[in-house]
Amino acid sequence: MFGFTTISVDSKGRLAIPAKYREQLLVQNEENIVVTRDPQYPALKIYPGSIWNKISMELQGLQGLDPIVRNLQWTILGNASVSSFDPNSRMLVLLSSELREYAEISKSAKVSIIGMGNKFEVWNEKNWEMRQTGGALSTEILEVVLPESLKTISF
Amino acid sequence: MFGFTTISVDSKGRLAIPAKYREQLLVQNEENIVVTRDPQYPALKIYPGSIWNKISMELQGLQGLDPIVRNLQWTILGNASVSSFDPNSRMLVLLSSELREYAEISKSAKVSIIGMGNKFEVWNEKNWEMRQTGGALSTEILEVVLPESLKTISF
DNA sequence: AAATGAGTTGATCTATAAGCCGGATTCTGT
DNA sequence: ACAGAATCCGGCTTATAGATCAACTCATTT
Repeated sequence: MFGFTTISVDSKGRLAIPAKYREQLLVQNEENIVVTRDPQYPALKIYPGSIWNKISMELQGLQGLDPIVRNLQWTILGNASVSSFDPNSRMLVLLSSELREYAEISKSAKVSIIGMGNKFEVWNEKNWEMRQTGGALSTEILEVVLPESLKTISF
Repeated sequence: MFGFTTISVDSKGRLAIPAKYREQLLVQNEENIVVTRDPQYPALKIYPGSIWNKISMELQGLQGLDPIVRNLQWTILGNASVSSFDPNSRMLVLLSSELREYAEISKSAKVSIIGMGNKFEVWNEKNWEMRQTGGALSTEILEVVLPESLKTISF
């Protein structure tokens, strides 16, 4: 699950996972994926099911009165949605309007999919280019100072 | 039990648990849920039965002289009410007027339901939006400094 | 150049949220 | 204790969002 592709979101906000990524999911016996927000950047994250289980369990285990922890739980857990292979062994992800807003992805937009090994990131194509060239992103980047309890979790 | 939806409370103050959450409850063999107050924010919390049992047992087990502990016991235990699947395998939650007051949810209001994995949060839609965008909530947020005895409980 | 596979788009169908209504039960005030 | 009012609870209907299915176009390969 490495590499980089640019595909387009359709007029209904659907994102089709490219074949080369689907194949790798199959090889790893992953039956579904989870889309959620990146906690820092205007981007989306896609985790294979097993990875997501690990991360979400760790997040849920943290005691929830610390405002920083709750913020992470809200953004990561609260925005997650699961998708599976359809009968044609394709994989369509319906991006909610909230997710699209966060990541600045309008309907019919072009997005970059970045394979990070055990996860993907989905960026608005322009934002990704700017990030690569060091330009400023239009969205304010959240200041996230991780408490010790979170240092062991790799999102 | 991830992701978030916005649904509406009916004219009688009832909240219908959306299908995608109900399915998860069924998968986990949860027969009922418990609604109560969030101790910090103007919001409600919904726990699956087994999770609630665990939390309420832990809370009850704490010694009751610490004012913070007693406050948590009052707000969380004292406001709890149970709901189950109805004969049509739907799930309607009747929100008491007290709960609705705390969470600023009027009858026929729109609310956001945030799935946090092992629990839900229910917010007045506007308050949730404001929280997301960093705006000020109309209700004073409680200052909660957790004593050591509570560090292990994740509400 | 044909054929195969993949990305994209459009159309259809189903499940469900939400509104409405009527009856039952509880509460309240006299 | 009774009557009236308010609250609670289930069934039914309808508009809609989401899932499924099908088809088209483009690209790559042989």
